[in-house]
Amino acid sequence: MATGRTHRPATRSRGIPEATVARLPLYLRALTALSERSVPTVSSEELAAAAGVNSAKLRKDFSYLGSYGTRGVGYDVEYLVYQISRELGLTQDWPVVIVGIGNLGAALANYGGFASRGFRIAALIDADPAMTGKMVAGLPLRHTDELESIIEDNGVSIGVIATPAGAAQQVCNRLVEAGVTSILNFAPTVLTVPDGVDVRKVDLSIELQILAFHEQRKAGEEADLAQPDTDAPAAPPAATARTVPAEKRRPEPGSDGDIPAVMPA
Amino acid sequence: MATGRTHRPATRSRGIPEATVARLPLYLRALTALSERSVPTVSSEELAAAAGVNSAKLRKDFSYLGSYGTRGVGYDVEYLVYQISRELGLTQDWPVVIVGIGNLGAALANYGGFASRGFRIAALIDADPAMTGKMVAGLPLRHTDELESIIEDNGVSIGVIATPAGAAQQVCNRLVEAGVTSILNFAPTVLTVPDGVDVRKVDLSIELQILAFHEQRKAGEEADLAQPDTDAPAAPPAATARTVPAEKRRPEPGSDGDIPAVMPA
DNA sequence: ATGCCTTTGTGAACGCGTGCACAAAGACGG
DNA sequence: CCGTCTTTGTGCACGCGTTCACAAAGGCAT
Repeated sequence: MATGRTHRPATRSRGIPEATVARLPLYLRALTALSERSVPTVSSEELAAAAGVNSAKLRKDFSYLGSYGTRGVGYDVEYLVYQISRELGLTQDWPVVIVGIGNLGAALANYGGFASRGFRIAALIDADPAMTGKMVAGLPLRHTDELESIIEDNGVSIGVIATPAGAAQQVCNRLVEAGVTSILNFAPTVLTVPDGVDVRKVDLSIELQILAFHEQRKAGEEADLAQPDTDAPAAPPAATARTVPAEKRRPEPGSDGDIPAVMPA
Repeated sequence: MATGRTHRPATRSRGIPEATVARLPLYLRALTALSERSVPTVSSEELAAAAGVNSAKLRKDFSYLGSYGTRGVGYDVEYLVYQISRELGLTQDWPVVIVGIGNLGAALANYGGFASRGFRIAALIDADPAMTGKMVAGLPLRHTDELESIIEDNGVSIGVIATPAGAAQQVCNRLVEAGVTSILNFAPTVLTVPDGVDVRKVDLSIELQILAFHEQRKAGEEADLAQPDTDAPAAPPAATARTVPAEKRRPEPGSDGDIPAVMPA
């Protein structure tokens, strides 16, 4: 899960729980697929299977939007597509700027999933003057100097940050100052924003680290079958064993193998 | 939040809550930054601020790992970096394959955040024969035919899927069949996997849709100040008003504007 | 050695999210 | 018009996660 809202303790906006909102796009995608196959109606069971969730959860989610189903029949696909789209605000056009057109930024610019859902790339912005004017995904790169004017001229309220970590907060500040109130952050940094601004982050390396944890656990469980509690290989911090704070237990290369790959980010 | 574990109801693996695991990489990053600045110790308050979380939450998170702090002083940075790295399994090398080297796959291959944390790209795999052998990020593209042998030869247990949605499930099946037990999915599809396999998904368009929801809500709240309940513009499904299921309430272009951008994905 | 001051570690309460299980609602056939 | 059968919508209970608040622990100065 590369997600995680910043600020606001999962306030249910207008009665719709945050967790439900996060699933609506999932339902929408499944419904859209059904719509293309001209399927007229779906049961909660079918749709839940397609979206990979529990059917009771799905029904409860929809109940927050209203009573859009028909008992004994199911949900009208087209109608539901429209309702969810409207609820998510996809019936209107959202101009978006992408700041930082490196490998990732360029990939985002070329990503079809954005344009196809009512999101329109208003501009691609990069700080490198040498790149200015270059075409990416059919759009000319604009220089960071123009950031404020681009945002104001196009009424942009959503910004995507794909810069290196070091530049992210500065870019963020400028975006917010210029009027952006929603930010999708791909830079591996914690962004600080004023109240009223939503930040969602997508962190590729964090996702892998979480997978690594579970992967290690799986491997560990197998090992435990033969030798339980091989868990404290070289650092059992028995309260009494570490009274020297400055020299505590250093990584101590050995036993567990090599030193962790500690590097920037 | 481009996140979302599939399967398993947030089981706390080995006593460490899933939510805590998801934050450990965040702490690790903050600690690494401190380590580079040669800061010897941090208080939970400082570190929490750097990681963007509540300090009580951070302390509780660390308490699951053990008692690694010193009261009145704080946490030893180096020591904690090591402990978290070990807990996350970053003290070992994880070979990873990336399948689907389009814009996004190439960006991932070039992303430094992977290699720097103990993740080594074992191979880049693409289905297009014309691409085979081409160099990306210093590695030669391999053809999908080699997928199984690559995984077995390198002992790969983590796979990254960056293919189009249509190919994702097939690729997933082959990965799992070949021995991969953790998958990071960038394709906009729900993957079905057997028990014991972890899937995390990163979905760029879903993140934007969630932001759009909140953005719309913000705009709506302002409007409500002048005219409350401008909420049911064209579809108040009063149970009695819609008895014809097949013809229910069509998007009905008008009133709300245009038809939602319903498209593939 | 003693006392003060800082900071950790955690017990307990609260709230959100999930899933079960069922009653109500409606379609459909006779 | 009535009975049956399907599927929704939801009341309820449970469990995870978050947060508060505080006692215990240790450093440090005197």
